[in-house]
Amino acid sequence: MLNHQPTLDGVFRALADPTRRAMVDRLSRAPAAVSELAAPLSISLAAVMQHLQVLEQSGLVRSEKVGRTRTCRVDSAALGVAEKWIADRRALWERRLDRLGEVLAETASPRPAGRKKKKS
Amino acid sequence: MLNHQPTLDGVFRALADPTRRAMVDRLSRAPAAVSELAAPLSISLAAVMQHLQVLEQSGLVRSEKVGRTRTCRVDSAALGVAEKWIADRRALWERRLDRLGEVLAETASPRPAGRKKKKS
DNA sequence: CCAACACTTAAGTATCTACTTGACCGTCGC
DNA sequence: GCGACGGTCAAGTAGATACTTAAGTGTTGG
Repeated sequence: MLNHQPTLDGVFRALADPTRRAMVDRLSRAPAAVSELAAPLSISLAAVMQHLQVLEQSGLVRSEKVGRTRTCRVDSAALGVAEKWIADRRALWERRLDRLGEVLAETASPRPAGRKKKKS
Repeated sequence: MLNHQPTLDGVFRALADPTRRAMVDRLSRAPAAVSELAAPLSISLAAVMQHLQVLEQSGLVRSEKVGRTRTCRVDSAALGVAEKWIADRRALWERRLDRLGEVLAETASPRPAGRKKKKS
């Protein structure tokens, strides 16, 4: 269970479940004990623990036990890993659309049309 | 198969698989046919089709068939939905840390200790 | 001390997932 | 026309997932 470095596989899989997203949402507002996390969810405490384990292994959540209560908090670094992957692919795609736009604007100019929207 | 409005569940689940991420990555560089998508992957074409279906239902990818080839492209809107959810939770968490920082800075002042790193 | 509390572990189960193979269908090029 | 191409459909399977219940373990308050 010392497997806390975030991987894309782990983070996305963890976020794919609505219960786990609810838990992350709750924890992104403030740290909470396991039973606090479980309170609004209509599943057994054991099930919440299993979700928590998934979240911890993905690196999205860290927790520590003091006395008999375990306090959980989000680790935003893992969120960042997922966010970055998405942003990168999106940038790639949109950059490509831009280039495509340029090419279209050029190939349209053999006969320079009147309505050309050029910025530079 | 007309179920193309992106949901968090669908998008995150789709991105949780490395094969599907590879497909999205490939498509974020340029549109491609199904067999082009399949070429670098060591799985059957039928399996690629099944992944493609998941990607389409999640809204991450659109495709259209012309003649006998189906051309696939990314729809960045779905990526945006996932990106936004993550960014929102992260903002929530970091905003909270800021507030916490302020409070700590304040409650630390009753007895101004020697080694205090104060900026303002 | 002891009962309530806050988990923790183990085992079992129904459903889902990521594949496979093999048959099939429409389209393109010669 | 007909064979190869590009894709589609259907069925089956091994392993993962999201739970459940039931029986623990260690902690705390009275």
